[in-house]
Amino acid sequence: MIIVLQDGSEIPVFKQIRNQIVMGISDGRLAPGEKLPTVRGLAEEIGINSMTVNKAYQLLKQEGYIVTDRRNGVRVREEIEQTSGLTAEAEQELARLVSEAKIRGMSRNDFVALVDAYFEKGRQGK
Amino acid sequence: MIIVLQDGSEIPVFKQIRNQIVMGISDGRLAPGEKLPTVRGLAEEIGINSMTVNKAYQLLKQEGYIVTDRRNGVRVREEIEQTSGLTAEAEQELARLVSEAKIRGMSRNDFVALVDAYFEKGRQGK
Amino acid sequence: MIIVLQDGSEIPVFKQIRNQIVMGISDGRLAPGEKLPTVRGLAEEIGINSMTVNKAYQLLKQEGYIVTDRRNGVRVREEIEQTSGLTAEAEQELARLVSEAKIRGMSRNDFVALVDAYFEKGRQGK
Amino acid sequence: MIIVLQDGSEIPVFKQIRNQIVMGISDGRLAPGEKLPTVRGLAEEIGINSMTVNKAYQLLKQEGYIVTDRRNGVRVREEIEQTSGLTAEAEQELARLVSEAKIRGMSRNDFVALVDAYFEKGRQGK
DNA sequence: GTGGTCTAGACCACA
DNA sequence: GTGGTCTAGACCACG
Repeated sequence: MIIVLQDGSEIPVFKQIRNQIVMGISDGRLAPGEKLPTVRGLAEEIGINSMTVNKAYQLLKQEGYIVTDRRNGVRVREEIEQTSGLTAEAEQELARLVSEAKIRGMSRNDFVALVDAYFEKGRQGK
Repeated sequence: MIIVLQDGSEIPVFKQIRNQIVMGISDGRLAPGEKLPTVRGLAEEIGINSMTVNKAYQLLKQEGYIVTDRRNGVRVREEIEQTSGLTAEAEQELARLVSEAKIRGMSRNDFVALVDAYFEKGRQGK
Repeated sequence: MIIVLQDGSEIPVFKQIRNQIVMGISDGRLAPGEKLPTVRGLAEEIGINSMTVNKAYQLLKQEGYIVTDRRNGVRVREEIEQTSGLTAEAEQELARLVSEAKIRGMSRNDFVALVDAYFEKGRQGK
Repeated sequence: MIIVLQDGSEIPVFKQIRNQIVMGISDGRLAPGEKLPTVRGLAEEIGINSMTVNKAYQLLKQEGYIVTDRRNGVRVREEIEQTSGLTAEAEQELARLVSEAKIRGMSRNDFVALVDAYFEKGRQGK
């Protein structure tokens, strides 16, 4: 999986990495148990400080998305906890996004269509 | 409308204010043309510096949500531009939220139910 | 001639008035010697403080565009000084506008076409 | 590139900085991708507060002329969006400038000559 | 060391 | 009295 950093983004680099890995897991580009690049390897690959990659991995580990293997490798967690709900933070963000959609005249259906598109992403067959 | 700041939040104060006002406009707690508190008034009310409130108002003004006027103070804009779509930024955020929902085992229907709940907010009867 | 104020404009009201009168003179909607509304009259007409209209008239007078008549009326000056050039300030503004045009990829010809359009404005026949 | 502030100018300092940088980019004194002075560095250099420089940079960033990055500092954007037209605001200003030129007896050709002079600025040879 | 945020307090133009 | 600008100085997250 390739990680692409946006140049002048507001989002800090370590969080961009975290987000892309989360999205990779979510849409199946990263399978459960799959090995992730080493900290140093990924850092070199995208041309950033390895401390930054480390920070992203720490965050992902703390969130329960990856595990550090005893053989010194990093892997996608096999059984990610199924909470069946968003974090309080994520719910707040969603509320804000819906507000911005409404205020700009976007319909509920258009919004849901967007959600569906993202939900379908990475799903094969149907 | 009361603005409530979260203490240890990552989100800068000026952006919290901006977000809450956007949500207030979206769900009808702030009507088009309605007068907002003065820069200094709001600053005192929520116990922060007036420059910070000013920054929030500048942002809202630049985004087209409010108008500032030396005669009338600050008001919600009468005709907010209807773009009928989210910003590219907002779409990215939504994609991320959907990813996080999926990864945690949240169903499409539960997610849409949440969206609907936020969409209905502030709507009365009709 | 009707003066229309923009609601949330950056430009102060007195300067908006001044600008519109200058443009009115320039494109012939206001003839040399033509009587302008009284300060109080104009103030009432556009619903603002008469001090503000007074300020606009003072500015126009000082710039040599209007004269205050002895019979207490305000008139467009008969012989506006023909300097055949812009003020240093105006030149600076033009330089900035050209810069902004260039930076956004606007061609010299498109810019000049715009200039011509404004130059033709109010001209009758040819 | 040196930034020169006018002392008693009506134009706020942060906007003067913004204008000069835009003009610098436009006439090639600032190349795409070129590093701009740091916020604090520029502030010290021209003897103003760093918040003011920050404000100018924020404005330029929001307008899409520069990118700010904690790694790289501040740089001129590589690919400035080509809209091939002026903003509505800028068009209004141009209309006003043309009016002022006409009212002072400046010919269309003299005005266009001025425009051409500014358009040529920074162009070498070809 | 960089940009970003925030404060406390001041001054100004505008209306 | 309003928003807008600016200062001097502080702290923070990021890299």
